[in-house]
Amino acid sequence: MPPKIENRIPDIVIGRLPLYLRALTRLKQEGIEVTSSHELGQRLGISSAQIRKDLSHFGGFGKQGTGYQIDFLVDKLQNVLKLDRHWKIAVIGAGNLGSAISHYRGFSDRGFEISWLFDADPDKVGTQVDRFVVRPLSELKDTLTKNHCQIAMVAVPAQHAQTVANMLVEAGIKAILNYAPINLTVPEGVMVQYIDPVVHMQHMTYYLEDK
Amino acid sequence: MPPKIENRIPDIVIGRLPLYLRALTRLKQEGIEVTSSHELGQRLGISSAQIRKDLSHFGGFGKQGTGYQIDFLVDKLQNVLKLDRHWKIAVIGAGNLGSAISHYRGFSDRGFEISWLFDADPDKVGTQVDRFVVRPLSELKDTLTKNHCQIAMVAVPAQHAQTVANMLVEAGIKAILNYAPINLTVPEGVMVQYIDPVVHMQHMTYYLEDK
DNA sequence: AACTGTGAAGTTTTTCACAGCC
DNA sequence: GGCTGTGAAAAACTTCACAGTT
Repeated sequence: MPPKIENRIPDIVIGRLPLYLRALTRLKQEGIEVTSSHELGQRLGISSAQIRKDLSHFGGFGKQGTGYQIDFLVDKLQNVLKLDRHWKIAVIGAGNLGSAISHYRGFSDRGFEISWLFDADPDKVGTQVDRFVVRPLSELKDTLTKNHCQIAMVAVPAQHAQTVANMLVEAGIKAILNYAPINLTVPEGVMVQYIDPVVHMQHMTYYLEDK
Repeated sequence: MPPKIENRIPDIVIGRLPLYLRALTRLKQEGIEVTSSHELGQRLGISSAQIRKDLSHFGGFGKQGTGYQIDFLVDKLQNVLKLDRHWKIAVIGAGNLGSAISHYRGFSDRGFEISWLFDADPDKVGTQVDRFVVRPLSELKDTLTKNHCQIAMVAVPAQHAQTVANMLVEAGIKAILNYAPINLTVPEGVMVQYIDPVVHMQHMTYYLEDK
């Protein structure tokens, strides 16, 4: 996960920032304007000390005696995570999952814009899914390179995921969110994150009663 | 995450076991019958020492000089994670996401069986989604308690997720996989895991070129 | 009085390195 | 020769606790 060896800020810290951002946005929706490391920690199940230390990596965002101005902190975190822009995303796979992703409206206010939907199946190519016309994989490389797209979501069956990943790497993609339940091999400099609901559930069953 | 304070085996170790299982299953599909901590680590991007140490918590599953018999190791890991049975799962929310989950065929061979689909919308209740008839939330508690269901997936909009979680707790659910981009508050003894694609992407943008 | 930011201490996690076995 | 299992060492991460600010 941490692409740089000489990385000043631990990757585990970076990984928590989106959670802080999500909780802060929620607090704001509730009409709260100022919060504290304690309140935020309570919501997230994280210690207040950890939140303060994490944030301190990026400068003093809080005020002693007061806490953190939510608007200000949100803005700073968005800057740190490079969310002060819209990242265009390509989705590969127009099946049930790819369709659900295409319909979802929760990306745009968090820094992302689903921009293209690709599928290998000729029967799907050309059809409309939400606001997208499904494109063939033959157009993948041209489309993504021309538009400097760096992020893709892989929503194809496991047996095709590595092939698709190879095409994405070829097309200059630097970040892949892989929904297929399989580990991808990619060159240095390309990041992969995984979403596999079964992994989460198998983690939890360890702690469940036998019943 | 770790429900027990006095927990012999670190939760972070438990969290990796499903990944080992997934990679092992894949190796088996490729016709490989024996593997080593080195080979497995290579596939997963994890050090061989870590894999050996993780597995050693549960006993000696390998053979010196040889490695690990995949069938045997898979069986052992399934025992540890209590996957030597089928866990019934309730899905709450029959929108795009809930539907995609209902259609997905990848649960049953990994220990789970989607068994019920619930939704609050009267227009959706009674309709067919894949092999399920959508049920009303009023039937939630009875259905789940009667069937000793311990696991649920929350696939409802963020603003309803906490309400649904409360109902699930009330119905005796012990493990929740939450797809809504919001932190849930649950009593001691109930686990929650989160799936939020945006969190993964925001994590990765930190490392992307500004472009 | 309340809260941040931070060195220092404490804890957890990972890696090393090697004895022992196949 | 190749590989596991494991104490010991190293590294990473979290918490403590308090000086300093509002």
